[in-house]
Amino acid sequence: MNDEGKNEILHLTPHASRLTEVFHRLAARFGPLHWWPAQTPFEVVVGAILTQNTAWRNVEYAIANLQAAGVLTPAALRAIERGELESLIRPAGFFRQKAERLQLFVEHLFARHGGELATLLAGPLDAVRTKLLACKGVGPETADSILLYAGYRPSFVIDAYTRRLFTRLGLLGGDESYEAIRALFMDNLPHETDLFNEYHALIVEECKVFCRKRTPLCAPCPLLAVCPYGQAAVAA
DNA sequence: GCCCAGGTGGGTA
DNA sequence: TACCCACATGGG
Repeated sequence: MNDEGKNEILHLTPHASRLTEVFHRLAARFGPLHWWPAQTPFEVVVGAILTQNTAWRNVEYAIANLQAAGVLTPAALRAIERGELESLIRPAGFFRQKAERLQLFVEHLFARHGGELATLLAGPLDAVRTKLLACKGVGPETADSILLYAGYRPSFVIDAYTRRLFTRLGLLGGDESYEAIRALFMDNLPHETDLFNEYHALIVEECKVFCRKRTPLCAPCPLLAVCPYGQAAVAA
């Protein structure tokens, strides 16, 4: 091994070991979580768009409406009237925007991929990610959620929970870009779909239970031993 | 009443 | 590039 290689490993190892330790602590407490909560890959896509800046509970109401109306397929979602779709997804909020985004997505699916999600999601990861990002209404988090949970591709998902948790843990400053945070995980963890799937789900669970935006319950948190924020909060 | 929730796109300086 | 804002409902 040359010196450059050694330096790279020395540089990466502290991040890699901390990310791995956090994963194991969360997995020991909460796992396995078996995400994403959906029946089909297409339902993952719908959920990923509906949950944009929205509590998952409200997405569940909307998904249930779509299920009851029998429109949780690309063809049915393409055929339904815009106003009808808006009514069905109203509980998820931003319903006009999201109705447009859902129908733009399925239009793209039929125009370029024969209406087959699996066709869209096949091919090199970066190329598929670029195609997803080209869809209006699909930003980086939505694209990575679709890749990981609908396509079973190892693309790490960054969300508000990830940013909050790893900022408190001291691994982030809090103002890094989406791509920079994603790179922290992608560059320091093995690219395994099952690992990325479970890790993101564990981050969400940890933040729902302990790492709240306000009044975090630090004392029983499984990350207390590795969290400077939590130790300070408990000491105070 | 008020804050918050698993973002994204468009406009402005 | 870096902010600022609209988008909207339901729960604590």
